[in-house]
Amino acid sequence: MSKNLTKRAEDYSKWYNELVVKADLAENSAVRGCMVIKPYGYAIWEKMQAELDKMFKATGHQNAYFPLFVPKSLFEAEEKNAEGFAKECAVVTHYRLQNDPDNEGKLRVDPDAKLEEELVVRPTSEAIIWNTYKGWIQSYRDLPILINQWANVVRWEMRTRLFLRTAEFLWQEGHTAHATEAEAIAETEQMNTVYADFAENFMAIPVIKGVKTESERFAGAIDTHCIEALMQDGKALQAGTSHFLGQNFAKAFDVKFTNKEGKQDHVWATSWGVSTRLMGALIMTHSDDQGLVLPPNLAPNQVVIVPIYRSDEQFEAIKEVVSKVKSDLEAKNITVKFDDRDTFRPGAKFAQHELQGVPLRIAIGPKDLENGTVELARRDTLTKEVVSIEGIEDRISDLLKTIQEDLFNKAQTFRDNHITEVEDFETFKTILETKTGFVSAHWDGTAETENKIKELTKATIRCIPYDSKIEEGNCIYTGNTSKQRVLFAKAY
RNA sequence: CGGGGUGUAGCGUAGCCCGGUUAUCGCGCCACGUUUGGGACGUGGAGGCCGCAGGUUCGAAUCCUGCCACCCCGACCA
Repeated sequence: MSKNLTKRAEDYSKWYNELVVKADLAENSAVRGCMVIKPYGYAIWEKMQAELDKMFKATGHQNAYFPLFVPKSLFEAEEKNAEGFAKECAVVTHYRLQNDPDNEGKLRVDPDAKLEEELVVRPTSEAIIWNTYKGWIQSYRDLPILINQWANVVRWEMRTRLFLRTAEFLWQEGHTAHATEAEAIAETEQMNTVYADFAENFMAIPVIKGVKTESERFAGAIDTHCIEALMQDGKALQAGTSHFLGQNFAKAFDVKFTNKEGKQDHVWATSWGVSTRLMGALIMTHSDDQGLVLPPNLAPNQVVIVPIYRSDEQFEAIKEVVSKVKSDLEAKNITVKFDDRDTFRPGAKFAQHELQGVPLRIAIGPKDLENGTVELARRDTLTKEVVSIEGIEDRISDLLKTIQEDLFNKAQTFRDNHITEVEDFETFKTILETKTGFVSAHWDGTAETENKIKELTKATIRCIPYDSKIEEGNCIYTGNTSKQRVLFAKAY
């Protein structure tokens, strides 16, 4: 175990990198840009998965699995999608190795084992899935198709960071097919709302729902909806996207159906996804200089119990009390870990559980045995109090709910304080440099202006918020007329 | 992929410019003992092909070349 995490104020990105490793969430692997997700980090991801999976199923979706490899000819079928991802694709060209005759004990690629057609390792699965859907859809009666898959994808990123951008990452991707445009649009919006609910109510991360501008849109989409979160360092993070794909993929893969009127039509499509990047969002929304802070909903252990004792007799007595507390808590569906390791002293355990973000810590020692109390410590506020052991399970149950809410409120206050409306470009630049966060400003709607602003300030349009009110204004950069404000920020 | 930087024990490091006995120190690790209400202490011990591969040299952690990985800045991106 390690001491002394770099302080956020000192070097935010160093703090992040250290935290991920020291809290035992993930580490770099022998493969460039690819991470090993360690058990503790994976347990958090599994919590996210379980909740999302429940939400997907509650909205009528089913899970399925499609191949990792996409034949190049399928991959290139939807031109914009192919073009958008082409530069970051891993490609399989051979299917066999052999002993290298010139290099004892080494292997080489068998030159005779060249694939007739290269296989692209999926950077996203629209191509292989729409090629499959083609065989499933003939009639409006076959629609809608509402499928999700949990998978890994590969995007050959040049610059990677644990969880935030890795060459291989885990995600879920929903791919749906609909008979009408309206239904597909409704699905796109529904799933973006599901993501927002998940982020806010489960992860305690406030997000802004909105629509991407053309230049930030998913390759091959008509519209990209998104949820945008704000990290503690004032940079925005795209936490999830939901795409309305129109008939682009149906046309590219010739997926037609006969409608009720007996006429042929192309199918309407959506796709939507969130990834292990959410782990990064989680860390950069709630954690502090002591380490990870987990909202109770995401904590593998919501409560940890640390015994404090001198003698074996004391330890036995504590164990007895703990076993009752533990079962009372578990009866309320609270996950509890009794840290009875005799190889670490209490102080070391406190520090470790703080680093790993356990929401509540109970310490119980001889004094408590005498008084019928425990010491109860909150990770989020780093406060502690001595409380009666009587009714502790109700107290903790309530406290976990409070912590979940407090974390959300704290993050929301921070986020709301970092949305600044500006009217002129000088202020715009100043805010981005000093206050940081989201800047709400008028924009003339052109990609040229958007690009120019990005060039000058490194800020991009994160989204056009759903709730952006319609008001007359002038573009921050060109002064041309504008009908509503958009949100700019520097982003991850 | 372009510019810059860094790789020495599990982690953090000294030594490198100016090549020369046994590669420095701290943390961690192992054993024993004492300890245990916020990261314990003592004594003893183990652990290194100095990122990898070549080269120069009597001799390379140190000089040269290539490669790999990571970090920072850019472009790209969930």
